[in-house]
Amino acid sequence: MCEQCKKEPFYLTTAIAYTSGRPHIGNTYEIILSDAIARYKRAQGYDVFFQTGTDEHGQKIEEKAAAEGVTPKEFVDRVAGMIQKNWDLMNVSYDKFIRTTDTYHEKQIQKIFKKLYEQGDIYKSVYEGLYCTPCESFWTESQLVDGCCPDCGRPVKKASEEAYFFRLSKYADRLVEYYDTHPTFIQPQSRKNEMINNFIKPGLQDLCVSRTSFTWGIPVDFDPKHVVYVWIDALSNYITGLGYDVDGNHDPKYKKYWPADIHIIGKDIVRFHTIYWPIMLMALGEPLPKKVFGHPWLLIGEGKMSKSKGNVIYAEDLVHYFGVDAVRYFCLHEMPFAQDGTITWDLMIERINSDLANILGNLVNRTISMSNKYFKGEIYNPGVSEPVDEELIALALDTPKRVEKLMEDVHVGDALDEIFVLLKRCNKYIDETMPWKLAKEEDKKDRLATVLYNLLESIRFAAVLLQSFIPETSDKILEQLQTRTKSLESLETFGNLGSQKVVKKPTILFARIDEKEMLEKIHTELNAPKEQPKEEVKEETPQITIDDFAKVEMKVGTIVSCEKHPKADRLLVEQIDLGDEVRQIVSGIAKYYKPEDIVGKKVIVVTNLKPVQLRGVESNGMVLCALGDKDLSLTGIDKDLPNGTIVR
RNA sequence: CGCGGGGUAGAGCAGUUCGGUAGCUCGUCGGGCUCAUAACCCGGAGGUCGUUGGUUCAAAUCCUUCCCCCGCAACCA
Repeated sequence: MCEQCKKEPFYLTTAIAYTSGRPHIGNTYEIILSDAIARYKRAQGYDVFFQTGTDEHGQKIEEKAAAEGVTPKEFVDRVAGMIQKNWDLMNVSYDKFIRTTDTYHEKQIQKIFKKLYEQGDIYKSVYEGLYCTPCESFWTESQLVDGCCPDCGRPVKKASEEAYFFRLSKYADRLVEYYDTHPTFIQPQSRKNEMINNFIKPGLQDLCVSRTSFTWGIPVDFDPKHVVYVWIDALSNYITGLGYDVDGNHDPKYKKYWPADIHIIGKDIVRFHTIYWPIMLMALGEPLPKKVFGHPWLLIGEGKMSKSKGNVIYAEDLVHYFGVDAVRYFCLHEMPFAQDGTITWDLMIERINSDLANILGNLVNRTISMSNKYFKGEIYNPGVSEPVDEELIALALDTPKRVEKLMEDVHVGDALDEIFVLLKRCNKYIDETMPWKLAKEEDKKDRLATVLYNLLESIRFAAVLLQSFIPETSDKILEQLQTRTKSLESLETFGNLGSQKVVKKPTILFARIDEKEMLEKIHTELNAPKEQPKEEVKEETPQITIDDFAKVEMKVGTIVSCEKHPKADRLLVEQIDLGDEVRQIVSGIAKYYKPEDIVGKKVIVVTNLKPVQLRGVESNGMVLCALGDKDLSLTGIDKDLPNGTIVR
């Protein structure tokens, strides 16, 4: 409890976004989800601290920056700016935006690393592995193909590299005990079983926590050849952002908010947050977070647009066409609790039209209109009730409770749904009471006033609850009602809407969208080449000389037989007749062709490639294919030339 | 048998914990209403709940066989 504000603290975080490129709607989803929870908790009276930010180190960024000819810092500054701008665009109410390149963070990471080293949780060792010198890569036993490098097929040799390791196994028992005593720690539950069965039961491997293979990271101060690898660097943001200090000189914020009430993360990084992170905290002697929610993904569906454009959808584009709240609504609503959701342009339009325009927008519009028409906008309730009213009022009173329960369990989409159940009930209530009929009879005037009051009050209920999800729209509705009564407490009884006037003319909250027209517009505009100038063009194929090309020998061949690779899903094994010989070639085309479909086809084969073993089967050449985003085609010749004919 | 998720009306999903008349949204067809953004309200059609066998008075739900799809992993010469 906070001494000054008398509120219960609530600390929530998102994963920090990796600054390797422009965030798409799938990345944006997480922050919208978190924002809805943060806003709801604030409305409930919690003293909320909502932290998000960016993860800015690593090899990938070092490489990308080099490719663009800028320093890593310049690169991440640009991308972090882009991400923060995106969050702001979505109207996200974060309290803190941390960057792992912030000085205070880097300093603490060095201290954390040192402390863990000094107390023996981190130890220096050698990373022993099988090394392929030409490829400059380490491989594990299981990655090898017939004992050779899976990249080049050459033999590997044992080699070692210095690295620091975190002793995870030491804490495994305590971790399992924490799971057992905190049954809701991992959400959804199914992920908990996954963690235990896949990682803990087989025995936790010590974690490699430093690298020498790149330099864009936080240096280990007592051994500067090494940089701290992502786990310690990124995960610690949750405490360094609050002003945690290894020596105990914490910022008051840390004392107030830690441990986190909930970490909201993608389902792909549950492992890091429910195994590595708790163990790190145990090693530091700090309390563990209360809940980790691994949310599902928002997938980009097989839209019609994907053929001509890489089917990536960006929040900025969605906002441009539909507005912030429509995008927030869609993301929150379309995502089930434990299963991936889908976003496409037409689904988006469908939701806007049916939910936001028809059910919500039209309801507000027709109610305000009637209020003006029949009572010049004056709100009052003479209390002429009828039995029909009871169901509406009961539902209105129940909705906040249902929302509360669902929000407690992080079922945000379902909570939002409950509000729309109330709105639909309002529309039905209008039909049941038929205000336009009451208006024709002078002696029903008071009854009519009560009906409209019930409607306006119910709409206020919905609007107050919508504050956490679609804040701008909620404000617009409350403004049209001209009310300042917007606390959750005001929903504990029905009838708190005052007797002021509603606004004279209702404004359209969400205009209906002509689906066909809009899709066409989006299609043409987003396909315009101006939209994606640099990112795609970057990969330039270097020019080669005719001599380079002449090194490749290609011949016409006929596939005489073909079968599935016994040990690899994506591979087919073909026997190809090249005139003077029949060769075995393995191709990664199983996704696109069935073995029986390609027997008899004439294809072009690269015949002087070095033979390799692919999952134990020799491949002696390569079949040329045209590879698109979504499909692949064998290439052939359009006249019937004999097998063995040279291609050039 | 690498790990995991899923298969319920034309589309998208809920229901499966703890068996008991199969539900929601969109679409479609018909009706109602006219306050409203061609909106809103009511009703109909449409499903052997992937498959096999079992437990049970009763199975979408529990056990079992197999098939298919999607991630991850592996792999794409």
